[in-house]
Amino acid sequence: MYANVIVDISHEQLDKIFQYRVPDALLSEIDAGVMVNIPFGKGNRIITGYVIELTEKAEFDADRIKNIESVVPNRTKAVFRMIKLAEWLKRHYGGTMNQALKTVIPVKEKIRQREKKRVVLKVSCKEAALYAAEAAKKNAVARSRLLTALADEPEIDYDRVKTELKISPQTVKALENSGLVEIHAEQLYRNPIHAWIKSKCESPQGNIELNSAQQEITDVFKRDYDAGKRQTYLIHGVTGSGKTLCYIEMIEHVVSKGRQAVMLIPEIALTYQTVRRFYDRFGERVTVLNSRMSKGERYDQFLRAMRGEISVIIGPRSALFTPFPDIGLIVVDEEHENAYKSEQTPRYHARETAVHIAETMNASVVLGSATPSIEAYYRAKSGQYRLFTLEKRASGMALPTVYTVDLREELKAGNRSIFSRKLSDMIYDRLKKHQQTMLFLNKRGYAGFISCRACGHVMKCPHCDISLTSHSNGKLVCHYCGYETPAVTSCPSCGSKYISGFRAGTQQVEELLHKMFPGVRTLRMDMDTTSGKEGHEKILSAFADHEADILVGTQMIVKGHDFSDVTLVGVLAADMSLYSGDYRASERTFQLLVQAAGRAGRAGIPGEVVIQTYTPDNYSITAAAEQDYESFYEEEIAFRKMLGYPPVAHMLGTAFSSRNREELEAACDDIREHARELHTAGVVVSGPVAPQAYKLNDIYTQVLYSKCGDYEALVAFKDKIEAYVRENSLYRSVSVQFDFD
DNA sequence: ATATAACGGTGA
DNA sequence: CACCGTTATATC
Repeated sequence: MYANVIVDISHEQLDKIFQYRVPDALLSEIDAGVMVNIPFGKGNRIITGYVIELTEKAEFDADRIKNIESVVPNRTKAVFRMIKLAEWLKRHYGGTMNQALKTVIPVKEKIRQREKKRVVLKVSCKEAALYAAEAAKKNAVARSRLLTALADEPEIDYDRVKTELKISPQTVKALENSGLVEIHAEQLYRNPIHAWIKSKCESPQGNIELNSAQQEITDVFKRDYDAGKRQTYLIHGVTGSGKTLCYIEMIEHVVSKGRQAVMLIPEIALTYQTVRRFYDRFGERVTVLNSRMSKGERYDQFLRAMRGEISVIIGPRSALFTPFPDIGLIVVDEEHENAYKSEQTPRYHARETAVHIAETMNASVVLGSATPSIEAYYRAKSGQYRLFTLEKRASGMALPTVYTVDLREELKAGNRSIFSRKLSDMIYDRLKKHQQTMLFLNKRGYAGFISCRACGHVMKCPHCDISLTSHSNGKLVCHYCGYETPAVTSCPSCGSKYISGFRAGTQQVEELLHKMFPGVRTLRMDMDTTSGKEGHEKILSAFADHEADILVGTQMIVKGHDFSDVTLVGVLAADMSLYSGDYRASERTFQLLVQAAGRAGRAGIPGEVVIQTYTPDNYSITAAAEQDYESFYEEEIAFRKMLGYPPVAHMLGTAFSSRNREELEAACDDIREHARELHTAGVVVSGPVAPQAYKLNDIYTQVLYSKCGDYEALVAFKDKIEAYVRENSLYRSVSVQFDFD
């Protein structure tokens, strides 16, 4: 009997199946999904691997197949499920099996030891210097280099030794054998995160009563669940309608039956409030996963889940891969959020993956959003999902009043400021009343791109081919790769002096506010001010504590956080996100506007919203102003139907990239020529074409788009491209990435 | 990723 | 020739 094994080493050349013999003694223990120790490579060093299949047939020279050394105990069942899931991810979203395994089985103990490897000097500094001189005499330059460095600093990071000092592993090894140095692997500490949850949850709030609308929804869910009916539900509920309470109620029902639940939230939305409500209800059996936790801490949660010590996990998309023995419910809050789509291969979508996991585990899925994704709403309308609606805010308060201001009219009236007269009047009014204002701008930096007014030349990054952004320190910065260059005073193309910034950024808005309202206290929140670990929290809590009258920020201020004294929200340029050049631009704009509006008016005082725009007739803006999801959906789905965009059809983006421009172009020409033979019936192919950011970090990219009504046909197309690229020597330097929908 | 083989270079 | 350092190569 042979076992097909995937080795636990990430390297493209090793991302394939290796065969091992199953010794008779282990026959009963080994099955697909088992983690095993195997001898690997020339030195037969022992590494771990995952058995994905058992077979009678040796695909490899039987004499050279080695025996499995031993079984890694105690984790077979959950790991088996995870490996199946990895297979699905690989098939559905492309990429290698290893990449899929890595996203599903996050960290092994290995990382703990690997955390910090150092080279330590074992003899005195003087001796080291002596040995270094001796080595130099014998022309052992590498050894001498290392010893001199160590004489100066007796402990050096292994990484630094390799990169800065350019010393190969074997040189270090040789010195270790001669007893001059030692390699220390540091065990890293791990703090359980429970401390901070507890500290924030000392006072239980008691159970809040469900209102009738919430009651109705949870009743339907419980009845379905008890009847053994499993399906996907979509809760369309306006901001503040109390979706979280519904989730808690549903989760409690499932947990009371002895099963587990996953509560997904977009990364940024993990607030103390949410965690606290869950902790009050589930106590020690709830845990949290977040980006601030170390890999070891995350691994601890992984183990605890597997041992059945917890029932509920709250976390970002990766929480989907918690190895619970018996998941009963997966909740996806703010289901429309972009953060649910993975940026790395496999580029899975948490919503779709949740539905898949639920199918295999006989579980249900609950999606919730104030502005559902077109995809989810489309499925709900077609009957695939069950739709619930929560129309009223739980507090019974009215939605804010929205005013749309046409900026073209402002210009005609001679107002060239970034604040319309209406908005500045209202800000003034709030300042007088000591109420708070939030201003939302879809852009960061001091001013947008720099262009020449005489000839139209735009300052661009030489590596990324995108426009540079002007910062207040006088430098021009590329936001993709960080390239910096001093500001220019004349146009490098035509010599004109009329070269300057174009649009305003958050920083400029802040400065203008100070000019217009002397003494005003402002806070700014964007990528530049939230770089610190707790940057987010600090700014938000400062604003909540009334340390400022006005909060100016980008996207991130509209998501999830409630401030009771904000009665005015201003959207400075609603159009900015409308022209980002992909089919979801309208959807994103609508969602941003509705979410921004939802920030206004919470505690008894009705809120007001001002949307400034150059295109007041655009349907995503009119619908957002009316807070009318339904009419936005109808317009948008008509557009998607007409052009065959998801969710009506499916779309696959295939990115070919390479450092070598010629090879990339040759490969693309070749693909263009062969696309016809490669594609399956019904798949429409266009390109490959160069995307906006054609050159990024000196890597060139071209993208091929293909559309088809049938997802499986696209998967087949993906498989063919993958195989074609693997077999064709033209593609040696070219790598391929797939992105569905 | 990493151990090993093979190759190329240097001083004695 | 002995020794070192770099580079190529294969991993069931």
